[in-house]
Amino acid sequence: MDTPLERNTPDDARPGSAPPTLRAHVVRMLRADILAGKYKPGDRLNESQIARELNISRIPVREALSQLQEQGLVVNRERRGMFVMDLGAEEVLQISSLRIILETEAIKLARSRMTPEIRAQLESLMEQMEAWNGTLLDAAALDLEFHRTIWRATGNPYLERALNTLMVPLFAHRTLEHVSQEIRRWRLSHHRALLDVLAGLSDADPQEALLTHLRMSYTDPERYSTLAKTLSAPTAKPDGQI
Amino acid sequence: MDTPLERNTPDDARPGSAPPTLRAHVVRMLRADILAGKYKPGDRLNESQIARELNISRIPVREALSQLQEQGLVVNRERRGMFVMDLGAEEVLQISSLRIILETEAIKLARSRMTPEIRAQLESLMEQMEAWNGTLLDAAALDLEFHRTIWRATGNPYLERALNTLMVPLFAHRTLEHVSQEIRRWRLSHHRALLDVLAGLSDADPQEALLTHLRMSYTDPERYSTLAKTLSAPTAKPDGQI
DNA sequence: GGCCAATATGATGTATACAAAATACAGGCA
DNA sequence: TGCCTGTATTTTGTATACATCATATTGGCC
Repeated sequence: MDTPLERNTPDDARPGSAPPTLRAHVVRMLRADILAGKYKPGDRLNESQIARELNISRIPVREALSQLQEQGLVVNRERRGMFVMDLGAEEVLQISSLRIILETEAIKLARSRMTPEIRAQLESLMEQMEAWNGTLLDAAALDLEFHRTIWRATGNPYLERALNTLMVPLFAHRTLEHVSQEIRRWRLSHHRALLDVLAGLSDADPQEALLTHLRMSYTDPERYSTLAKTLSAPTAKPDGQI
Repeated sequence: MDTPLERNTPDDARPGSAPPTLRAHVVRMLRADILAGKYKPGDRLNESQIARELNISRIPVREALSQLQEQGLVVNRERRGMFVMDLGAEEVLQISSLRIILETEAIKLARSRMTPEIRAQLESLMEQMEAWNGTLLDAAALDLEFHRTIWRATGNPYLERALNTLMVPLFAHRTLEHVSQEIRRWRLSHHRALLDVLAGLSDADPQEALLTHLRMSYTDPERYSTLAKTLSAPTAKPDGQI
C-alpha cells in the first residue's frame, strides 16, 4: 500500500520493454488482468479504486482505460464508468463471421510471406501448447499468441489491428470457458493443420482449414448453435458433419 | 475568446444530439475539422492551443484526442503529441486491399437486409451528390456518408466499426485531392450502380460492382499504380481496362 | 409490508497546478 | 561559416481539487 510504482526504478523498467509512461504501464496491467480473468466481462472498472491500488492519480488510469477501449476490451458508458466488454451470443456470432473473412485473408497472406523465423515461432508455440500442463489461462494465452503471430506475419498492420480489436475481446470472453481434454486435443490437431497450411506443407484451402478450426471452438450448442450452422453452411459439405 | 462553450446552453445542446460531455463535443469538432481539411495529415494537434481556442481545460481535449485515436484519425507519439494520421502510398494500398474484402461483405449483407428506409436514405444521398454544387469537402462528406449508410445497414456493428476505422482516415487523406468533373461524373455513375445492386435492381456481383467503383477512386498512376494493378488482377478481365 | 421519494454517498467529468521531457534557440568553438 | 552544446521555452504527463451526475440508502407514505 506504500509502493508508489516508482518510475525511476531501472530494475522493473528494464530497457526495451520499459513503459516510459504510467498510462502504458496501466494499459499492460489491466489488459493482462482482463485476459487473465481477474476482471470478468461486464465487470465495472473503478478508476478511483484502481488508482488507489496502484498509488497513482486517476488521470493515467483514465487514459489507460480509454486506450483499452481502442483495443475493444472495455466499453465506456457515459458518466457510468468503464466496463469490461461483455459479449452475448449474437455478438460472438457477429464477430466470428467477420473473423472467418479476415483470418482467411490473414492466413493466405502469412503463407505467401512465411519466413523461417516466423515458422520457428509458430512451431515453438505449437510445442508449448502440445506440452501444456498449466492453467486454462495459460492455454488461452498460448492460443491467442499463436493466432497473433499469424496476424503479424501478414505484413498488413491494418489487418493485424482489425483482427486484434475483434478477437482479443472474444478470447477474453472464452477464457472463462472450461473445455474437456478431448476438445483440447482436437484443437491442437487443428492448430497443427493450420500450421501445415501456413508452412506450405499442406495444399488444403486456407479457409477450409480455418473453418474446421473454428468449428472446434464453438461446440456448446446452447450458445453457439446458430454459429455452428453458419460455419457449416458455406462449405456445402455433403455429409452434415458439425 | 470569451465564449466558454457553455454546457448549460439548451439551444446548442438540443436534445437527442447534445454532447452531454465536453469530450464528446471536442471529438465531434476535431473529427469534422480533420475531415474538412482544417488539420491536414501529419499536422500536430496541440492540446493547449485547442483548449485555449475552446476556452476549456486540456483534459477534455486530451481525452477527445485519445478517442480519435480509437477511430484511427490521429496517432500518438509518446511525449511528442498527437498527429493527424498520415497515409503513405503503401498504407493506402494496405487499407484498400482490406476495404475490398470488408466492403464486399458489407454490400452483400446490406442487400440481404435492405429496408425501404435505408433505401430512401441512400437515394436521398445519391440525389444530393448528383445535384452537388458546393465545395470538394461537401462532396467527400456525402461520399463518405453514402458508404457509412451501407455499413450501418449490415446490422453488424463490428463490421461497421472495422470499416469506419479503416476508411475514415482514408477519406481524410483523399479529401485534399482535387478531381476533375469527368471523374466526378464517373464516380456518380458507379455509386448509382452500387445502389442498384443494393436495392436488388441489379444482379451484378457485389464485389465486381465495388471493384469498379474503387478503380475510379485511384486514378493517379504516380501514387496508386500498384493498387490499380491489384484491383485489376483479381477480376481477370480480358480487356485491360483500368 | 411494499413502493416511492428525498437525501447521502461515491463515482465520473473537468479545472488548475506542477514536474519532466522534448523542442527551439542562442552562444561558443573549431 | 558551420556544427555542437547548453540554456530557455514549450508541451506533454501527472497530481490534486472541485463540480456534476449516478447510484444507494433511508425515511415516509399508501
